[in-house]
Amino acid sequence: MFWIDLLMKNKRRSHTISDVAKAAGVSLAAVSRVLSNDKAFVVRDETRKRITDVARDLNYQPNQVARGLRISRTFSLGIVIPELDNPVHARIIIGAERAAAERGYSLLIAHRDNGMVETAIYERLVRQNRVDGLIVATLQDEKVGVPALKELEHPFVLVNRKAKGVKHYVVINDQGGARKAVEHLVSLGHRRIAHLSGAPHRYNSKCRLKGYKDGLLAAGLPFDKELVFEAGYTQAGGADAARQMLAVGIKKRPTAIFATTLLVAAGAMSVLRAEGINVPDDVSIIGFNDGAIAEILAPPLTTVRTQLEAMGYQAASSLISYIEGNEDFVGKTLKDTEIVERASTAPMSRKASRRTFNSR
Amino acid sequence: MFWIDLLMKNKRRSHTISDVAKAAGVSLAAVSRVLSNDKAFVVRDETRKRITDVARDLNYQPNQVARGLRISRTFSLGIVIPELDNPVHARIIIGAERAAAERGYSLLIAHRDNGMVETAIYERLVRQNRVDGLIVATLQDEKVGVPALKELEHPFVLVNRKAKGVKHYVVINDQGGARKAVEHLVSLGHRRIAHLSGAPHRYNSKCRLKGYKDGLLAAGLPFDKELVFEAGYTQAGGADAARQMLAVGIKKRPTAIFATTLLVAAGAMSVLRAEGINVPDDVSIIGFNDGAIAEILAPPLTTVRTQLEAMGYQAASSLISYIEGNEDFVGKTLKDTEIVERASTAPMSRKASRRTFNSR
DNA sequence: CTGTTAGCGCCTTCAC
DNA sequence: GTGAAGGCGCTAACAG
Repeated sequence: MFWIDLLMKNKRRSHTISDVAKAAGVSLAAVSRVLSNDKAFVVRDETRKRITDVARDLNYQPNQVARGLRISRTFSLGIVIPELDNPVHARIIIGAERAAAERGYSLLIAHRDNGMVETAIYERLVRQNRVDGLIVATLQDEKVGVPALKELEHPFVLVNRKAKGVKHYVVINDQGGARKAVEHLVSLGHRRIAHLSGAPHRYNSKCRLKGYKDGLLAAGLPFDKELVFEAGYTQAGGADAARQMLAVGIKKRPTAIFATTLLVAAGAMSVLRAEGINVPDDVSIIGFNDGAIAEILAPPLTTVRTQLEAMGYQAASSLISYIEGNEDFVGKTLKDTEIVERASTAPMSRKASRRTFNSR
Repeated sequence: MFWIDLLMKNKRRSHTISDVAKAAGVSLAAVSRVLSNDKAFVVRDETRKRITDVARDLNYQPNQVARGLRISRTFSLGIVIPELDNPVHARIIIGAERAAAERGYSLLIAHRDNGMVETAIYERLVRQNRVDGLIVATLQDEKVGVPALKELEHPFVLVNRKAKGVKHYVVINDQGGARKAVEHLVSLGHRRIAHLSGAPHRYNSKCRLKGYKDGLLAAGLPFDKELVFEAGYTQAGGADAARQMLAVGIKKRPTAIFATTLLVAAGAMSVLRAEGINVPDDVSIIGFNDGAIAEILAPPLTTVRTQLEAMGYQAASSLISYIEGNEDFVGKTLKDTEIVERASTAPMSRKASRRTFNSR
């Protein structure tokens, strides 16, 4: 018990495993085994308790770097993200961070931006032994990115997208959510429903477009490609798309809009307002992926809430399970979607219908 | 040159320093010295070139874990953040990540939330040797947090706040920016200017309140504490504060508002709109810290743009310099602020003035 | 059951 | 200029 006092004196310094061993009067191997919960190691309960007590008293924390060198693990995950200031990605990160923290992992964040090639980021993280696995929320070019990822021979999981030949992914229910959005508009009596879509080749956009068609089909409404306007993902894109929509002629003007993104919805709403078209009296609008800005808009935007945070959580969690050998590569779709009704959608009234055809 | 071919064959595997040494036909010590730029090490240029060439060809990346164990460094920084989905913090992270990446560091993100005590996060990160330093963007309780940080005896920097006894911080110019906001309103002819403030004890709020007073003083306007309404930082808080403001009686109603946050401004605007008060015809409003939501609001919000991203960049950058022994602990204030004029502010017209006193 | 020991990959004296 | 060797803290194989 001499050591314990001596060491406690400088509780502040980091202690090594051998400090603990000395203080507990056992070999350092015993400490290592007890603390890392080696099942095959049998000790008297008393010894075990002494070791854990001493470790706690000294505030011993294993040096993860040394541990990592020995067992070739870092207990950290890398997450590669585009546009960090996009709330969608922020929510994914929040979920991933929570899962990582719960399981003793750290989350290392890498932002794809100016200059640095995406594959170079993967490579750096993995080759420098900084991470045990990669959460990839950005995949600029599937043809380049997927082979690059596979070549690293390290676990990775795609989040918010799928790619050919990649079994390990986590996505939300883009298609089902989009369908639900349309169904909601239909249930309000709308029959001419426009879609402001994302980039046509992107995974999420394609799914949401499919869901849009599903919703129309289920309601017995025809799909009219002239009611689909490519908006991308930005506010400016939404505004442009809305202008195009208004240009098609009053006869064909829709009474409701399903926007692929909150920002797109926001852009569209600003154009509608400028044109004197009232939301929701003249046109209802619903956005995809709920978020704070939905509440800020005027009127507050009805949205489809999806499991963004859960997606990040699942991605990190199943990646860790895979790393630890407890799970196979497997794709997951988080099914739940939910309409969050706010003030931007309303029943298609007589008045709305009349206005749509006569006003302006 | 036999080795080089052999090794190149499996470019995919990670190579060690001795692979490079063999391939280049030199000792591994030579490789280490050349690659880590040891000034005291003199080699023929030819040898140096051969080493660097081989390293590049083999795509050699030093194992940071092994390196870290040897030199007690991880080449990564931890950033502790509250509310990751707040765009202000997102911008800080973006800047920090960029600085870290530029200097070969990784950024490890830790989110303070449910349950986990803030100081426990610091402790875990540092004691496990996961980070060389900490960027602290959250400090719930200065009295607890600062001693805890100091006890770790590890470099850290406070970002977006100061605290007593902490010399190393990076902040934006809250006070100057707030003053500029008021000056802008004054220049438009406003003389009754309300302030929707943050929590009274928080660093940023205090500074902005001071700046508000500075602005009034400079314009020769009296400070009237009845024109300051505590709104916190949320939309709901902004809405409540606006309602309070409207309740003070028409005679005293301000013609302009300086809101401490974009969300607060948004909340206030929604209440004003609901009450039939037009922005900016009846009341001008300006927010603090520019961001995407400013453009989304109706009307788009005039703001004070501050150096959020630069703040994150500076914090990471100077922390790294300190870690590497090149700089002292030093506080920095990023002075630049800039009015971003949008549609929520307008000259106080006769009409506005009359309305303020008569309408409703 | 417990202790001793050999590295994980790297950097850094210290002889040569 | 070079190369051999020790050791950072830890784990796992191997002895006892």
